[in-house]
Amino acid sequence: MNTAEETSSKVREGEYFYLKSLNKPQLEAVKSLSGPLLILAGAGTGKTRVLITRLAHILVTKRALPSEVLAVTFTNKAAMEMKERVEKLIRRSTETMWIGTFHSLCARILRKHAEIVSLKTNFTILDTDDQTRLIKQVMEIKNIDLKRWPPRSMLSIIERWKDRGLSPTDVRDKEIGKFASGKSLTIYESYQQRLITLNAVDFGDLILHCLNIFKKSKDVLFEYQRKFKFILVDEYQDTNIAQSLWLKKIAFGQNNICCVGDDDQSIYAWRGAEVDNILNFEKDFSDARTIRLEENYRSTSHILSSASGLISHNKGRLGKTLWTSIDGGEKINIKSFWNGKDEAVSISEEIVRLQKKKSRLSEISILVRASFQMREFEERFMKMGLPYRVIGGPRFYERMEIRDAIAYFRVIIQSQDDLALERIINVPKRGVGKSTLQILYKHARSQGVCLYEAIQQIISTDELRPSLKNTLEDLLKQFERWRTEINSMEHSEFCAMVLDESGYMEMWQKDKSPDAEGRLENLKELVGAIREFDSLSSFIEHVSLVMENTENAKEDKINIMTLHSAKGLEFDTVFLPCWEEGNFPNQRSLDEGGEKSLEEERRLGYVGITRAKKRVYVSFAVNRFIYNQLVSCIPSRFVSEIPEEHVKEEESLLFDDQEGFSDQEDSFFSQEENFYKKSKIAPINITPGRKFPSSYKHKSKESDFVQEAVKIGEEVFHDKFGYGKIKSMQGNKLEIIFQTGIKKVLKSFIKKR
DNA sequence: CCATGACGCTTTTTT
DNA sequence: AGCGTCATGG
Repeated sequence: MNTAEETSSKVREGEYFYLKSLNKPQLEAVKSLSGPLLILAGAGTGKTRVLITRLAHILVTKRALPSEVLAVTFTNKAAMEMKERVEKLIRRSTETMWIGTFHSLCARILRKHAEIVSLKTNFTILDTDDQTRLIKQVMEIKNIDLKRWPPRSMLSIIERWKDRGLSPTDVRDKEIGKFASGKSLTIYESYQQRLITLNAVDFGDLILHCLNIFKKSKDVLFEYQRKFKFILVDEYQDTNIAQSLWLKKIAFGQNNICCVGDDDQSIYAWRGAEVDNILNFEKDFSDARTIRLEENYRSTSHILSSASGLISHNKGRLGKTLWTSIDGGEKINIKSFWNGKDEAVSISEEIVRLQKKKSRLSEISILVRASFQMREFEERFMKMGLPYRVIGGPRFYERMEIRDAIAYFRVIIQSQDDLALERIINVPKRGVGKSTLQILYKHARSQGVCLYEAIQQIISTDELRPSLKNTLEDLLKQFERWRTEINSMEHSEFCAMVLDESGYMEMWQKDKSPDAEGRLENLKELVGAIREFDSLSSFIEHVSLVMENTENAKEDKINIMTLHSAKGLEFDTVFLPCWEEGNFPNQRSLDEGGEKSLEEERRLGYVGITRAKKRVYVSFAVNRFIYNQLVSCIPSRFVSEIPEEHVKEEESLLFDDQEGFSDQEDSFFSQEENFYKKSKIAPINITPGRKFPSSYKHKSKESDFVQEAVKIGEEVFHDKFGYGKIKSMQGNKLEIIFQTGIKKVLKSFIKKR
């Protein structure tokens, strides 16, 4: 191919074909190549395009070699997309470029300089499951009541520390907190020690160790500072403190860093992302410039204005004014339902209608707050035979059989991996149960060796009963033999052999449970996947770092996913169901983080709306099954935050269905009261004069509706039924004689004459 | 060591 | 409801 000559000829002619279709700020963002640059890019303003074009421009104009560019993304998907699009644009392989996620790039650096932080280059990257088991072990040793102090919580405390770049020695006393009676820091210390003994790291360590390498060895740091002439960072609003420190260190000197982000789309604060990174960019990097991309090419003006109206309720924004030249279109459809089932039915019917109008299903998406909410839609679509796909469901590599199989490989590659050995030591059953394991671990701890070595030592004694001793001896011999064979054959064949010889395959073949067959299938698929890699260890690295869902997005199916996983995607039609207080905004989120979390929930709503190109449907139900209990709900405050002029409101169900309503009304109101009592947030203000849904749902003190006593026989007014006379009352429930007949109504829906 | 039933918890998620 | 963990008893 003549790609190189072709590109350089373009350069000589000064054509830069790829710059032609950019708008003014985009062009500026691509061409401002010296000094720190923050690109504030609103939803749908072409930020990925700018990033890719910028990268291409740097290379084409020969400002840097491919190996001198560092491009950091947040997800593997984004990294792959960037590689593909850059390759397509400049027709050159991206192989020598450092394009990847924070974690994969750090892993690359860490493998090279592992010894600086007391690791060996073949260290294992633990998954969540391993992490939990490890922290549990540590806590058990320290006699912590695991019921009172859940290991998962401890893990998240550690993760938050790591997110901030804090090693155990950096944690200040006042940060320790009440967890595990103040033992959280010692647990953290022991956990880190155990990781080193296991020659293992967790995800947070990838960044943290890398920071420590830079701290300990200036030479290594200089090497990378010199190497990377240009740094590009995507989704900067999602970076945590450790990651921004990492960037700052590498960028120091050359100072050519360009970060792209949108503070309004920061939705990962709950796992340590720091919105302040983007807010403080100009302070963190001297002489920084900021360019705003504000022309939206994705959505109609109704959609964009709705989203802007919603997000304008947040404080502390950098502020952007998005605009679009795509005029008109449909208003946002807002609809209420009696229950979740009605909602799913109606949405599925609407989808069929759209389908008849030649809409592609793959251009339709249902975005929910929490994944359990997907089920209602899945069931409905299944019933109707509508094809759908769930994005971000359970992952292939998280299945038990796959993890077990990989655990075998991990022990072969790295015998210090106690967690992997522990996982499979009795799978298939070998009669090595909990008590045996305890003996082994006790020995390991007293000798300061890993589990594998402990077994080696213990089987040379008579501590164990003969049958056990023999099984363990056989197992170790097997592992030793596998290690000698690993390089003598094709690696996927080797893996198949291990699974076979270990008896793992046989275990599932003999299993009569209905899912055994599927598991065998998965194992076959695993071997097939391994074949695609150069080596077993590169496969395992892939599994630990990439873990991607191989979805073929090409099939014409409805997309169902959470709001979180929708970021970065776009669809013609977006359904946003389940907009009820407690669910969205999520109550737990609110309880934990108060006002800040409320704003993050609102950003989530903003992300949801801005995914749509043509149509948005927001809906909520009055009743919903939660843990199999029917609960009355009130609509999300976000519903009334969408500006009225961009909304098409469908008639409320509440007014049409008084009969069904009366059964629920007691719980309906106590629910609302409880909600505001529990929530740290005061009831929100309503827009006066707005009939639906705010006027009767989100009553506040300013409301002109009746708050206090009314008498039997008194004449009152109801929005829908007009004037009537109170016949009887029972708590909040009133029976009122209207001209159209006797209705049961909630007191709060009534105005005094 | 393993099977069984009681108990209890249940957001978002990528790496 | 549904799953996972834990304690109990065989």
